[in-house]
Amino acid sequence: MQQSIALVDCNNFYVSCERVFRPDLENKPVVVLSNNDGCVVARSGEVKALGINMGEPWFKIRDAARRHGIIAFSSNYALYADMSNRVMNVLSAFSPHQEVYSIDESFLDLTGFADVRGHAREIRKTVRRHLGIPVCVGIGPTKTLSKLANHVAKKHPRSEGVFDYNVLTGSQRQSVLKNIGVNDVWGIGKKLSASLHAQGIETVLQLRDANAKGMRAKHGVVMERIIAELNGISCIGVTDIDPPKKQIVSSRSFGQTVEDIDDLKDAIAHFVTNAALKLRAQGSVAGIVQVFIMTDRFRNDQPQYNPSMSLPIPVPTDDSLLISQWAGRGLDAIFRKGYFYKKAGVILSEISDKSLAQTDMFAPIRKPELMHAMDSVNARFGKGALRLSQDGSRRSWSMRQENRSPEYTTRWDEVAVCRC
DNA sequence: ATCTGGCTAGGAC
DNA sequence: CTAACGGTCCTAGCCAGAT
Repeated sequence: MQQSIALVDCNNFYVSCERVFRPDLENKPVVVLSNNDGCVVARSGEVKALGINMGEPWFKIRDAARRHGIIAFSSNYALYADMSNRVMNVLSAFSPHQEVYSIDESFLDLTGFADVRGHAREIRKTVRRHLGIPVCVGIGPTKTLSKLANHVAKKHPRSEGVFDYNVLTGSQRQSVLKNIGVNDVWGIGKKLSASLHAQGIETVLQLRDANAKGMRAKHGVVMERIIAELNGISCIGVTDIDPPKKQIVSSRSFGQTVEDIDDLKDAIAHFVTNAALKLRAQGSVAGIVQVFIMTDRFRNDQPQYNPSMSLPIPVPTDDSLLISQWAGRGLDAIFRKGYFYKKAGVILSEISDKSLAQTDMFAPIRKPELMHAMDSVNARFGKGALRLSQDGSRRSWSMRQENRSPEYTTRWDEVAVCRC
């Protein structure tokens, strides 16, 4: 039977989240910036129309943005994550199989549904009514084609936010695919698209009809799968359960450069806390912690130094204190005086299930309640209520955020500012 | 001859 | 006034070394 996979994608998600609480910004040009107010990571339609690109460094376009009256928000991930959970929750009622693919996208398996397009229109209406977030729905026989269908739904106002590839005739499919560039296909980025162009393949139609064997030899299995998916042969299934992470990273660019090891100690302790929290949340332990510090790669006039060190943790653990000790040791080993550090982070790897993990029978037993208590206190009273002693005595490294909106949905003390 | 770990490239969002 | 460019996560493919 023909599969009907739907991809539901929120429009300009971060901008839409801000607009829910600031309806006065409807029809106005709005952007949301990355951490440190670095780059543009979400644009309203008005901003896209001005030709401002995704990922554009903010300082480069600040003047032009001011001239056009663009409103810029610092990123407010607490808000976006909470809104995302609500959206995903609403969507879960529309299919027995949902794969939450990213903060603003879900795949839903609608195979066998009587009126797929009607169902999709209902999805849009419901999310809009419950949460005020506009979404588009693309439907196809494979994930790759549902992504492409979503692209069409977003681009063509006549589709009214829903596009179903499955109901098209063969020649209609051809003309749709002929009008989309290969760079818009899921899994094809800048490099692959350049190498396809060099081969004379410009459109999705050309790619779909390319010789599968030759393409596999030249570009690898990823390309082979993409081509199969474009031909309606599903290679990438919808998976409802998300597997535990194999790697957990916590890192940040600093608001200002730092020279002092004590500032880096503070930052690293903070990153360990954050990463270990995620580790415990998925019920895992880590066997390796890697620490890295970096100078500003954009400053050609300054000496660069980007060391890192991997430290095996003798007995894999989820204990912030233990991990922090190893990370601190790593930092001591790689730190050199005299550099201006701009970024640092920790990476946890060799991650395994805590319940299956080998324990160290000679080690002093640390009460598991300690970490548990720390997580509960922080969940209840806010992140950072209870911290490691190294974390937070110095905050010289904290990021710039000039225009962050209130945490409307997750903090009572910020709700009062809501203007709705 | 095959498996393994380490590392880089490329990609998504 | 100047300087100012994100964060997390994945898989494939290659190589070297071990089995």
